Amino acid sequence: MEDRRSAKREDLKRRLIDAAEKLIEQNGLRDLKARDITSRAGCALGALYNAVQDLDQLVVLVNSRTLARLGQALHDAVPTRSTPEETMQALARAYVNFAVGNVNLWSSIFSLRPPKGRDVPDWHQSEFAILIQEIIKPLSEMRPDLNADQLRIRAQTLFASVHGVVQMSIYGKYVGTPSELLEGEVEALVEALSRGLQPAKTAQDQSAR
Amino acid sequence: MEDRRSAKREDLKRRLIDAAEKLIEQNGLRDLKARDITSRAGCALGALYNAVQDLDQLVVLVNSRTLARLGQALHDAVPTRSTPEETMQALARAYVNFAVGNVNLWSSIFSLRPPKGRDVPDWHQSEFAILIQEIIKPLSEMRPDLNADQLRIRAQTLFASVHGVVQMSIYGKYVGTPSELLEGEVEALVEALSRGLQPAKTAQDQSAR
DNA sequence: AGTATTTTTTGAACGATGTTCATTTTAAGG
DNA sequence: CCTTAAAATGAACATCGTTCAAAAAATACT
Repeated sequence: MEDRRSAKREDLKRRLIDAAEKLIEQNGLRDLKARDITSRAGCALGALYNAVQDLDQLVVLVNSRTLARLGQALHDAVPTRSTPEETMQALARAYVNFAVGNVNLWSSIFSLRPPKGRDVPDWHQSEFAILIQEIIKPLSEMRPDLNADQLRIRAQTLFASVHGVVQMSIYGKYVGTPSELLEGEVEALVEALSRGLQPAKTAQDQSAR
Repeated sequence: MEDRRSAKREDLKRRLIDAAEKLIEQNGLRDLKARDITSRAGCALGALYNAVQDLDQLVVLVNSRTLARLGQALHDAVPTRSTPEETMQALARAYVNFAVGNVNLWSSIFSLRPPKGRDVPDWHQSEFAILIQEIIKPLSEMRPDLNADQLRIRAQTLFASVHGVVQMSIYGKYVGTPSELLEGEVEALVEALSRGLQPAKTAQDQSAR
């Protein structure tokens, strides 16, 4: 009868994550309030701080969920048999679709600024590897000259470039691609990258020496 | 003797912007407090709300300054005579250097999330055009087939991709390029983009139809 | 079953923060 | 010098995240 307590404890935690997730999805991370969460989860204000360390950690738990969903979407997008370029294009398309379809939750993943002293927990940081996991295989086919470390770094760079275009487009009409052109611009970006990434005989890759 | 008042008024406003700029530079946007600003500017708390509408607008004024400095740095980075690729590389290098050398102020430019109803003023939004201004000329030499609108859009995409890599690298060890490799990765990215961007006879650009 | 002990839940209270506003102080005009 | 308008002030307010002593609930023990 001891697990009765821990069951209730985990149930409350789940309800809090559910509530926070729903509220972020609806109103964005910026307007997330502790009182709204506990109200929706059906518990007292203080209960939040029994279940989790603080609001930031609760957001981390929500982001962890979103990251898992995003990872699944990327994994599912990989075609069974196709050229590296086609795989890259499919991954980029899936990323754009997920971001557009989950703006607030997706944005929350990258909006977490831990206060001064503290830091995002290691277990969560390592979850971000899922974002580049699927890129490595097609990239290694395009660049058989790179070793594992170089491939990981280059994959991070490729992801970040696509991510930057999506982010600029979605939030901020600043210098962002108009949303109706986003898909096409990302496609053009990935195509240019794919073409330019192929090792040429005349120009060797300078950064991968 | 009427301009005596408006002179004092503008002097206070300048002191407030100076103070906010310094504080953002030192501690980042997240830890910017109204009381710290007025204390440093040498005025009462309420004076801030006489000089500017609210804290957000003060941050906009700081960001406007930073954007101007960044624009100047980009402008100065353009070589007098060189290939389009070299110009692109020079611009990307300048962007990386500015971001690394002004992390908090640079980050503040892109961290402004206006609360629910309100929006970033138009005059400030248009200032962001300075980020892609210098890219258009070299890009037009690489892609003479694109018209003005297409060039602007494509330049935005190119900027956003480099920006994404820099952002991921600087803040968040998530999936970011290690800082010591940042310059090299951006160089590789721009090189790949430059090579891939050149119109080929076999594959026409699909998004610029 | 009844009692003691431990754990959980609660919500009032606290400190920090952005913003407002009645009051005071300063400057301009006649 | 006096009147009047503008600006500066900082106490007060509302809204946050977070804490904590007290109450309630669950578990363990005899």
